[in-house]
Amino acid sequence: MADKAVGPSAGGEALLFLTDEQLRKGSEAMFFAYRGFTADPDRILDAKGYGRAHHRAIHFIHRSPATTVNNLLAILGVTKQSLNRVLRTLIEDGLVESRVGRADKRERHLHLTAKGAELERALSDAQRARMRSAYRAAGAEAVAGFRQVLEAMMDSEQRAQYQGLRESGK
Amino acid sequence: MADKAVGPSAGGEALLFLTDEQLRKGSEAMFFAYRGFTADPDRILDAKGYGRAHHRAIHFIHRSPATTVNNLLAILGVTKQSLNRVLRTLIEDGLVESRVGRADKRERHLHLTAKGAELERALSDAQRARMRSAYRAAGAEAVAGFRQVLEAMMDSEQRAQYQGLRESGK
DNA sequence: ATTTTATGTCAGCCTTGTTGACTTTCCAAG
DNA sequence: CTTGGAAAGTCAACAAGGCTGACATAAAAT
Repeated sequence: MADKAVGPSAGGEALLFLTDEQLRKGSEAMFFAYRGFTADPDRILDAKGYGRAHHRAIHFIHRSPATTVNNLLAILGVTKQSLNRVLRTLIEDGLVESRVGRADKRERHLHLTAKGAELERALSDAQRARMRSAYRAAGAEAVAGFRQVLEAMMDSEQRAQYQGLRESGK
Repeated sequence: MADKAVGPSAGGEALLFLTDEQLRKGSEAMFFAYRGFTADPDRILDAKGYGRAHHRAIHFIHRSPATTVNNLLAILGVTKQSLNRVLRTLIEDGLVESRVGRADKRERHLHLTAKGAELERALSDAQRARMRSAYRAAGAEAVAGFRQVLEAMMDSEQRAQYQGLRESGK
């Protein structure tokens, strides 16, 4: 593949020949790759009776321990009712712990339990294995480009959460 | 399981330091970027009362006119019941035409009508606009890397459909 | 003539989105 | 201090779009 995506002079940014066909290929690459990307965790989740929504919650609680429900809502971009359902089952099953805030008792701070951390490990190990192998197959330069394009494809809000995440509103 | 995945020696690509943290970043990049990637078409679809499932069907019918229902099932990876529900509404609404096969009358060959092609245009224009802008922001080299990593991330079956698609079983 | 294949349909279930209504808690203005 | 609104979270109910299973039909293959 690779086709000509660049003009002959290769002056960096400029001279990007972007035919509709090439852009369509890019779209399909995203579609198929995202399927692959989620396939391994999906199998693990399915076996335990969870879905992708549970994975997302677990992932971001792991990333930002003690995060509040509201923070999580902002990251995930779903309604609180939708998140709550997922969170409830995770709490009932003893994977997530919800602690009432000290300063503000309206808030709940979320933490993974040992059992939750264990599942998180299994999921991220599986996902990382695929990503690691894709990175290795493609090489270091390709990885840098991959990240650049993905970042440019995000909405600005999402990009902020992807990059910084700390102290946004607090 | 952590840190250095590739030693500084290695051949060719080499120098890929893959920490868990970097791989986690890659996962989140996929997550956020995919959201951005689907955001624009989603708005258009929503306004017309369709969903992402309709978009996928329209996209692949456009890409491979006269494709059969079975082909589409293989590409989309859903059950026929699920696809049929979507296809039925598209046919009822006059966006897709289903023609009985000449050679094999059991088959239905799918085509976009003028109206269907129009919606396809609107959807892919929106999606391509974002992709074009991401490509331009990232540069030609980054785009090549982006495609390489995505391709490496696919399952082999999906990769085959992404690349070749023509004469697989026929 | 029989079996297999391609397609479509009905019924019902599950996950994960949605909106609406409600409670509890907190804070700030009177 | 009280009170009214904002913020956080919960419950209920609905919709989209996955899924399985059972069946029907027509056409092709054996």
